[in-house]
Amino acid sequence: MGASKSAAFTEEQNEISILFKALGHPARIAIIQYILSSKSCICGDLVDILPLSQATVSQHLKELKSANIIQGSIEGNSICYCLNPTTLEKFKAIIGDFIELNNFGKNACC
Amino acid sequence: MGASKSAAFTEEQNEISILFKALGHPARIAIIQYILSSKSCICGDLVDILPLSQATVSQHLKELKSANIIQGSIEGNSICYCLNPTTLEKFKAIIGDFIELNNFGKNACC
DNA sequence: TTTGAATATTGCAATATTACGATTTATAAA
DNA sequence: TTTATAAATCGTAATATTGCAATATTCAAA
Repeated sequence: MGASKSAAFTEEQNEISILFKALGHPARIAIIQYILSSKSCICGDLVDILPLSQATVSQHLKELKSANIIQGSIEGNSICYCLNPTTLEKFKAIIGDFIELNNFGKNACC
Repeated sequence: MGASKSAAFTEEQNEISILFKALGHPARIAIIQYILSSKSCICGDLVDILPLSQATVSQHLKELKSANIIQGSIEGNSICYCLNPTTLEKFKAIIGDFIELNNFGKNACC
């Protein structure tokens, strides 16, 4: 008891929630915002920017990577991170299903 | 140690992550999907549909409510839930900032 | 090869989440 | 008022997350 009963939900429900969960921390939002604002890969200036230790930043990057939201490649002495376009397309499609297609607002009745 | 350092991040970063975090569980995705599919309010058939106990479902509803993603009103003997259009507009705007405006894909360089 | 810089991993403590049975609260109907 | 039904809350146990110091790894350059 205590563990999430993921086996009891659909594959889609699990996939979606994994994406959202990975974005469910302010540090990880800050990382994504920084990647977006830099318009290119970032090479670990993150530790200087975030109010967290190097170990903790690395852990957050790992979580974003394991959700396939970012990807990294070795760039000389450091590592270059950027967004994973495939995952972002999927994310966009999910949001579409959630919000656009289901004309929300008509659901608001209470 | 262990607590999320939310005070160290911007208001926006915290707000966004709270929304994502609330959606970061398959049961809560299932709830949102069900509300969307019913095209109207739902009156707690959720316990029959989800593979979780009544207490657990109620807890997930509470989390969605405290993130202002859903709202509930008393409807006779039961409670009627629907999406909160204000929060969904905000969510849509966030996604816009994240994905549309920042023409992702051009960021993919590694 | 050794040294230095950048990241990752390990180990641990604090806190948060998940789940459920039992109980409580609130309303509808008898 | 009593009874039944729906939903929330409480208490508790299991598990997951967060954060960091210390250590390990990895690669470039000396």
